[in-house]
Amino acid sequence: MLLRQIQSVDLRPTTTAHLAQTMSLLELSALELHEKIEAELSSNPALELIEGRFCPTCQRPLIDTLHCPICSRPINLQNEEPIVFISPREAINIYSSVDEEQETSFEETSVECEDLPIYVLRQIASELEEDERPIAAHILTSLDKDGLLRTPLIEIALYHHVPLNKVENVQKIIQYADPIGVGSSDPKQALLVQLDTLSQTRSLPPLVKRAIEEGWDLLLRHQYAELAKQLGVPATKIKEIANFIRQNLNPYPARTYWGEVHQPTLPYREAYYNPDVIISLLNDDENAPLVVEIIFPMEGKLRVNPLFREGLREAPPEKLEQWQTDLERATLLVKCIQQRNQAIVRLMQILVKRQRDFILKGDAYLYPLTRASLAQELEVHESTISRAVSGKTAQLPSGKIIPLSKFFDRSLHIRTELQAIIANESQPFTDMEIVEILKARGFNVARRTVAKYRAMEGILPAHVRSKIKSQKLAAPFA
DNA sequence: CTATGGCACGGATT
DNA sequence: AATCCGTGCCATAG
Repeated sequence: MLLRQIQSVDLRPTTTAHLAQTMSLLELSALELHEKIEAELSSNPALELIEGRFCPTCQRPLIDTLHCPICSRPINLQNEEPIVFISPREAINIYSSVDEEQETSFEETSVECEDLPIYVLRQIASELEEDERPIAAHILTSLDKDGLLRTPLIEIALYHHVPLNKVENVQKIIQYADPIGVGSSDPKQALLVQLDTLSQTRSLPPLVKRAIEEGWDLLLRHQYAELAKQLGVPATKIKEIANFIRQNLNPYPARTYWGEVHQPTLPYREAYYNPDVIISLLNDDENAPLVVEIIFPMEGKLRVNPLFREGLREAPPEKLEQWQTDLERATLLVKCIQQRNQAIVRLMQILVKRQRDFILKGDAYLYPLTRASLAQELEVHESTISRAVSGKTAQLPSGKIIPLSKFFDRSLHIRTELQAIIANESQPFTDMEIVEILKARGFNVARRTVAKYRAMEGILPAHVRSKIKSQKLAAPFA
């Protein structure tokens, strides 16, 4: 609805207050916006949230249907998270056609998007006994798209005719691999594993563990007061704990952009499993348009309460002023949110068009873009783009969630090329040699830069690599 | 003597 | 105005 209204609303900023608020809203992620709206909702009677779910296309209320009766577009209701808010009319337009300039600069270097099971298996392969491998494979292929194992362990044990604790062992090994907590049986377990690894590198606030173990259900429902009573601590403490969990742990291991091994224990931000934008492939067809869905953090419609507007006429004189400012605030907020969303829509339109290959095929195809160039194209100020990009994340069709800023990475394509070179080397290349290889492939970078990229990717220097290699060859005797 | 990492500078980006 | 990034120079480890 918001976006439909947008078309009829005059979007030009009218006041400086308007302008300022639009700017500040623009940098908020969906989650932060959620908080903002909630705060406003509870303090401003002129603002109203109509509960319920609405078809993103035609805006009619949806009752228990998974498909909108009018447009028959499937609605994703499978989890309890804030419903997807989009305007498909816009969204369908936000696509990138396959054609445009077909300038495939480098030949079939098809660096495939590695999938999660393989990625994990690689890490743990060496830790597994021969007979554990099929079990690991079984677990990894049964993961859901959040990286959790919904199949009961006992089932797997029976299937392979092994004792339950054997399966448990394998699960444990998997859980400590890169998207830490992957392969857990539920979010709670995943959190505990992450907590455990985190505790090895730094101290944790007290009670976190107990809070998760004993009060997970309460935490889920944000019933902090209840949990506080149960653990016998003040509610503020519980809030702190909840915050800590939000910022450092991730109940859905696979939703993070796994594959960045640099710092496996880096803090998760909540945004990394709650994207602001979801990009998916219409009908799963290779050549189909990409659909972009902009997440609106609340379920329902946000609007200025029409009754309040009417009631204003009969307002008691002493309240009149207050009510008027309330109304103004509410109108302003709604307007600004519309603008925010509209700005993001415009940004994504261009972004998806430019980075289609990257979105579908992976890191190697990232086209180096600058915020400045996009700003020029969209005819907005550079800072507008910066704000729109900062702190937000997008979910790709592959399921990975990445920060929007990755779309503007200047060197990612070279770094993936570098990874490929080193992965395929028969004998370790020195940085200087890599410079030559890259130059031959059309990337002109200095030797010093290669060294930096190597460090970024966590690849060791050539002489160390050769040492490791010879050790590995000698390993069978050890 | 060669391959790398550290520091710092300047230009680009935000 | 502040920050990030690529690069050159130099020290150091091997």
